[in-house]
Amino acid sequence: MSDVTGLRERKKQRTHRAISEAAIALFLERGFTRVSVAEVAAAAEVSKRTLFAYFPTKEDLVVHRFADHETEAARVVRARPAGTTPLTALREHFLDGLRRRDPVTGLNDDPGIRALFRMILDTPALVARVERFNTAAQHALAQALRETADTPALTARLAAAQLVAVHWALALDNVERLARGEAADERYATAVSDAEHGFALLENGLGRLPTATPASG
Amino acid sequence: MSDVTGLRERKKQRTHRAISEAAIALFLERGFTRVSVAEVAAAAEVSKRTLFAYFPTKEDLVVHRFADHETEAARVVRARPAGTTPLTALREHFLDGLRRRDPVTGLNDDPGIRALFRMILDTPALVARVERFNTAAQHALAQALRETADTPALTARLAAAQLVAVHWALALDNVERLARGEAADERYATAVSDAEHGFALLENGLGRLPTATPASG
DNA sequence: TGCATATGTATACCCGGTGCAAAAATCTCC
DNA sequence: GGAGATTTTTGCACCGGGTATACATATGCA
Repeated sequence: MSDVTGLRERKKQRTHRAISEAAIALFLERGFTRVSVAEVAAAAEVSKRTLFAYFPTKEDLVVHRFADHETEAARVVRARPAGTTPLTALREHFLDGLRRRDPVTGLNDDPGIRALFRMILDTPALVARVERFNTAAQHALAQALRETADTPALTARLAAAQLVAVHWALALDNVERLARGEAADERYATAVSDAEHGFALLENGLGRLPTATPASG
Repeated sequence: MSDVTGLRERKKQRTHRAISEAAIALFLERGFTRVSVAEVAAAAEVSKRTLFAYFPTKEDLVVHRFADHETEAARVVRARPAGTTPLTALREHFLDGLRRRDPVTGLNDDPGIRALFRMILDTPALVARVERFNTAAQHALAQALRETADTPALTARLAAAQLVAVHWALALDNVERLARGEAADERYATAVSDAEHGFALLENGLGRLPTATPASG
């Protein structure tokens, strides 16, 4: 990973960090939309053109931190112990994430993380970008299901869509509550039972949900 | 709806159509990204400023046609007959859409529709825009579930996320196959069984899926 | 040390989208 | 069928994200 390669490589890493940190600091201070990339470039002491050599879009200045999560679900499914279903592996992984207060679960109230989450939620362009990550995660997960569970193509696709949708809904719910000021430790117990509820829904289906009847015909 | 109001209103409708049609024609001919909004405005014989008075963004020139579908799932759930579950209502609605070759199911090979679908799939910005519609549909559906089926907030949210995800995956699958040249009538039977499979998965859960075991530990 | 190559920069540009103020069209009421 | 209020359209200048080009600088390597 972080091989101590040549000077060139080290400088690139430093520039990457410098740009990213300048960007986050400015965005948190004044809001994503109210800071131009030119300002970020100036703050990081590089040219605008160089900035775009490191980050393809303005949004990526923020969300590149989540890039790893794009393949996380697929990796969890691939690495699951023999005899474990993909669903179980993903549930346990999510529950473990809650325990570890992994930001990907939304249950992290570190001031920096919380501010970042709030900013993302408040910025449609960033939400859209995160949702594109989800789409990518969905594809990777579908492939993992096909390859490690012999799931037929369509089933894999449908299952992946459901899994990613539920995962995201659960995380978003946590993020929103913490954004309103709740503490992570305070929220933890509910977050766990919510997650268990979500995964139970995935496992057992919506069929056995008690269903009221609409007012009239 | 289309009240025959004053001249002003009629002119507005005509301008709206003129812009939209000029846009679609140009986009289909040369590709979405290779046509500027200035060109669309010129073709529709309005100023760029006026174009943006009718359509908030360039993408909306294309996807405004699907705007109704944003609330479709919610409406179906609200209008379901007494004694019918939301899931059943949505499944029947989707199957009916397949029968009617409703574009929203992806199963429509009218040349214009097919070309439009292909263009959307090939244009990331348009795909992203459609996915934003899905998010909106999800919120509307969750609300309908809460209000007409007494579903608790979190459950409604999770169920809506799953339902919209499966709906979209099914439609996308049809669109992709038709884009590759398959005829709608030829695809119909499979589309129906795929849809039934998808909704069965939603109803019964992923739990009873036969699951192979990964290669090793 | 010197050359090939990889990075960075300045400048000018394209395009989507907006603010503003003036001009044109439509409506209303007499 | 006008006069004046109101709505719509327009032209223009502008902002910000992103790119092309052509040149300058730094690094790697022999």
